[in-house]
Amino acid sequence: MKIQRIRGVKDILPNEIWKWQYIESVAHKIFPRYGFNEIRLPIFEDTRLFSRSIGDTTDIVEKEMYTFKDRGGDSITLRPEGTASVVRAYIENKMYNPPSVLKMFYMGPMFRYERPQAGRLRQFNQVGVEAMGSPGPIVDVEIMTMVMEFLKELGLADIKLEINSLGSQECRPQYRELLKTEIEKHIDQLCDNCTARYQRNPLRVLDCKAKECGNVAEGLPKLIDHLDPASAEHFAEVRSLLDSIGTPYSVNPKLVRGLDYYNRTAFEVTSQNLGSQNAICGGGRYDTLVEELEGPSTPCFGFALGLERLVSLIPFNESSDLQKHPDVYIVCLGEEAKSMAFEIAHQLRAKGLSVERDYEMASMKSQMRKANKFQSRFTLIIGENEIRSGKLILKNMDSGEQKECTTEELVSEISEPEVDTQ
RNA sequence: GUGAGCGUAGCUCAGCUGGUAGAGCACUCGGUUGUGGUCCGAGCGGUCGCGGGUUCAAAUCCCGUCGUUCACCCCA
Repeated sequence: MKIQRIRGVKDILPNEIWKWQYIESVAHKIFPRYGFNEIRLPIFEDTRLFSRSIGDTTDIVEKEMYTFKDRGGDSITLRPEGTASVVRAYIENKMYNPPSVLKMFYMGPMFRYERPQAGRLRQFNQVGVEAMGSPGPIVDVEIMTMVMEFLKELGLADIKLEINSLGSQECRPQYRELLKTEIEKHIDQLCDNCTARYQRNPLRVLDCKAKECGNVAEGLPKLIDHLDPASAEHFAEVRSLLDSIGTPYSVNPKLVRGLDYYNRTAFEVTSQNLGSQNAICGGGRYDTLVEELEGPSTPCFGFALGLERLVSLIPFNESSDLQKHPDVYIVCLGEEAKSMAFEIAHQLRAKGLSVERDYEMASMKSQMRKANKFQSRFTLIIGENEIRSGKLILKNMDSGEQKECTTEELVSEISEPEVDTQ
């Protein structure tokens, strides 16, 4: 049987890699403006890192992790998300006492064993951002603003920023109990799923998509009405800061994040053009995770953004300059020309030009067709006549004009006068 | 883990109620001596996912299996 790729993974082929490189370049342009530097971390970790940070009873840890024993018998897990690794690295490398808030971003593959569907893969790429060391709402707002700016720079339209507050470790348990008792009053009106899970995770009833639960949820108490005073104030400041710089958002009291470590501000960026998995970015504040992993008390804020989903949303122009084409395609006729083409290609590449050529001895028509398919800006024609006269023919493939020039003149003829934009 | 749809040339698909496969695009080569993109012509290309069953005969019906897509769940 032919070996094929693992279920739920994707090959990113050379003809679309420019899209990814473009996104990466925009990240490297925007994030440093806010003081974020890249960090590169292992894609596998000690399994306990994830069970302790993400939460033992979350779906991710219960049934979605790629966990295996390595040859030494240690339990290893392919990272299902990036924050845990960043926090581990922060503690392990004692990156305490930065001059200001410690700000980092990362990009790379994450792994979750789920049934693949539109916008959901088993290996997928995220770009994530973490700011460590400030409890204040300014960080929350700066980062949410940065995401929106990043997405705007990439040309996304029709995206929404939704925010909520998940409260604190103090008020949330109280609210959960209140919610449970309220839900019990309507227990017969819930969908089967929620009937089964409301005891364990009552917050999930709030954003259940089933109509019957939606009706019940309308009448249930909202967490943002039951925040402890400090969290309520924090949330009010977040909203007022967002307002002050005119970042559009909406409060979604039903927004619940799936990872246990979040508290206070939680947010999502969604798009209606993604299919059923409509979140492109999700994140929030996690003030106690560092402590839970045995580091010093360090309040943090971060998010993760799905790159596959992002790629599918960006309105790429297929004829964009981002796609790389050769500066020149060399057409050669005859053995002598073939060896001359070899030398000239070498010289032009050494001067920084990208050169494509015919490697066989195809007919001229065939070679010209290939030059066209490569969308090269110029075609350099070398035949017996050109070798005899020492003047090569350089053809501009847009205008169709061609002129004779010596090998010395080639570089200046081909080089573009315009300056790089990036 | 649950449910539904789909698996025919490199790609997108047609092939009604069974009679040993087609189109468009792509690719290759041509349209007279060394010039692309448009146009015209020719050509290459398929164990019809795999296995079994029914039948004189199956891409077409039945069963199984694998893959895939979408949805639930959950999330990026």
